[in-house]
Amino acid sequence: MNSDFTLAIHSLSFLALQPDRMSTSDAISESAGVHPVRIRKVLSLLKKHGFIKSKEGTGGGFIFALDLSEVNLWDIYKITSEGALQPKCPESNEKCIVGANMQRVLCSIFFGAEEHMGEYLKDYSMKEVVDLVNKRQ
Amino acid sequence: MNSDFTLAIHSLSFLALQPDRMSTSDAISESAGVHPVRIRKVLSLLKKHGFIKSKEGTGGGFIFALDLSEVNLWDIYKITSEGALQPKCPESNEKCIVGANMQRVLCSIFFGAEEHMGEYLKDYSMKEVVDLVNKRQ
DNA sequence: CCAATCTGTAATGCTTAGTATTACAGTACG
DNA sequence: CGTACTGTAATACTAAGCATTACAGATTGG
Repeated sequence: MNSDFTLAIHSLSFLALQPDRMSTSDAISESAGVHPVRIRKVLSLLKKHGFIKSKEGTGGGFIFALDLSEVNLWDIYKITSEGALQPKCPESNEKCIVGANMQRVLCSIFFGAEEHMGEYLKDYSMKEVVDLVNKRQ
Repeated sequence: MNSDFTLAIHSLSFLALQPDRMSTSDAISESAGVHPVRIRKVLSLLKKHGFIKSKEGTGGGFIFALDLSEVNLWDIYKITSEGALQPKCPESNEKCIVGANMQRVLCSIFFGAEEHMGEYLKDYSMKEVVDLVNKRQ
């Protein structure tokens, strides 16, 4: 899977530890070791879904908009990486019973796998992630 | 994730429907819509782990070596795609508490997610996959 | 014995997804 | 109105996935 999901978690954790002031994409990108534009792209998604607020101009930046325990990893996964489990198959052969039916079967299996992983991810709220980050300083 | 996992499932399903004779990589590759060399690479893995047998030369090919119900999708996942969930993070910043700890936290979360998905995949044996393929002809 | 038909695998090149970088418009503040 | 930000499009770079070529080794049948 691509790393938008982990960058989103990283950014939100960063913001969670600065609850009373705005953080710039530069600061977050330095913490995460990626380019600021990428952070802004990911944060743009998070903003669109109401997890964070942003403000332009001097003194601007990003800030968490919800309570930490209201946001879980499945929420974040869905907006950054949904469908990432599904590998894209080339068109297979309709003349062969396997080729003709495999895609349908695999799609349903992978869909189920993603739903199942969702149950696991729902058990991690951002509060728990931040606690884990804090645990070993 | 890459498509080795699905190609392995596709190939095994194909072999499952030809239980009494050998199938060539050409036949399987045509069914799956990919290059024969790729199929041989995937099947080489499956052979190394004892799921199939192969025979070189005229009349040779591949054939299932176990009972269909003995092989489940988690077995196949493990040898083709283990670790595929884990996105690779760039080195993050050790000077920042988030940067310094995030990788460890994410690794453990993704490891757990993969294990959890494993429980789901274990419920699909190749017998069940083949039944699904046969269901709608 | 040798030509044909397979697997096994390394090497090379192509294609695409992911990512970095540049550029610049828009917003807010002092 | 200059400075410090976000927002976003466009371009370029890089790595992973995949196809293709090439060829050695095994097996069979004529």
